[in-house]
Amino acid sequence: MVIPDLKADVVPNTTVYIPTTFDPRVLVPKDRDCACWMLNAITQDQRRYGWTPEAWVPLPQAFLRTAMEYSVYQPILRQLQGDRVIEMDRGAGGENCRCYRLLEPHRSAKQVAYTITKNTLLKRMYRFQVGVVDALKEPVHQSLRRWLSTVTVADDGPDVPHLDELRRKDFWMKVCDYGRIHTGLTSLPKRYRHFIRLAGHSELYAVDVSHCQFVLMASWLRREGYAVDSDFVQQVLGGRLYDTFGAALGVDREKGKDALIKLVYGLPRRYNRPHGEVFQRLYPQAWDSCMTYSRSYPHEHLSLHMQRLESKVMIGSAAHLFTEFFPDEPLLTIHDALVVPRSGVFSAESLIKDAFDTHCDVKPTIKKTLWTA
DNA sequence: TTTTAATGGTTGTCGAGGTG
DNA sequence: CACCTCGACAACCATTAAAA
Repeated sequence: MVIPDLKADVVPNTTVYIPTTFDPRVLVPKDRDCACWMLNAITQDQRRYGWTPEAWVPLPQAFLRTAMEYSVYQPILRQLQGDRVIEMDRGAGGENCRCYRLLEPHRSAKQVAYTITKNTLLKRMYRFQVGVVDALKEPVHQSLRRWLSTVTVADDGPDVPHLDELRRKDFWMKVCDYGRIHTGLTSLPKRYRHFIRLAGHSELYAVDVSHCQFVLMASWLRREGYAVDSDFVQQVLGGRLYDTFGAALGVDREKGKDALIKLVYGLPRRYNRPHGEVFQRLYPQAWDSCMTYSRSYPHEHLSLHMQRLESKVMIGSAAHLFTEFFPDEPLLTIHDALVVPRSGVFSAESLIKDAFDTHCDVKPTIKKTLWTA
């Protein structure tokens, strides 16, 4: 199938959200749209990633520059700080760019839509989005971006910014350094999945690998010559590790999953000691291997390595083959899951199996669930 | 009166070079 | 590496003058 011009569906996003308490008219006309764009940029990340309104939001210069020049945004940011609309902090939360957040009363005020009309701003926003599309070199990324642009929102969907972003076809897509694909759907709160339509399909299934990263970790560690308890491998392959770990801590599966991921991601130094001891007691060899690895390669985080492996298998292999073999089948990816209509479930499952056979020496459990449930 | 051209000021773009 | 400053130039816009 010929991939249509992706640039054709790039639309500059003319709607931003600003606090009702903020009156753009305090600024000179030429700065109003830019100021509103920046206020939106601050609240957008808070909405997208579920941060609180008190959270500091990093606004790297590279990002601001996609919309306007330093000579434009700098005076505006200064004025907004002077007017006590926003405040700034260098390096909040370990970021090495400047971070901003709203000040009261704007912070707790409701958000209202504001339409950007400033031509130069719209032009730069468009150019940036086109650049993002151009940067998608891999055919699989282009296909995924194309299917993403067929996403619509059901009529009865609530009027919330997350869904509004999709309604307006403001489809952003970022391939991070680890090869994972981030979109408006990967950060969509679960409760809104129900309203998503992919190429018109409302019944979408998630075909995912249980304990994807741990499967890859176990296999990879063994291949690198580290010992891993067979118990650990069995639990991982059967998809029971989170339950077991949660039970050992006396909490439910979800909390167990959370604790386990934090534990492994924090190695070798930043982790919860009691949780570490529980893990060590359950799986002494695996614990030892993880520790040894993370100490010998302190700069190459185990977690990041696993994320790289995960995207290599799920995106580079499974999704890639899927788009190649079934170019007319809609497909979305949510990190360790392929999301497809009913007609694609079987193909997705077999391609994930193939991908694991190629990159991994164990066979994981593959789950098929209704994604929109 | 309408159209076109010239003018000058403002705003936007780009890149070299500098800082910690 | 991320951020900042500055200057040269381009693009844009409104006003005015000239021509038809």
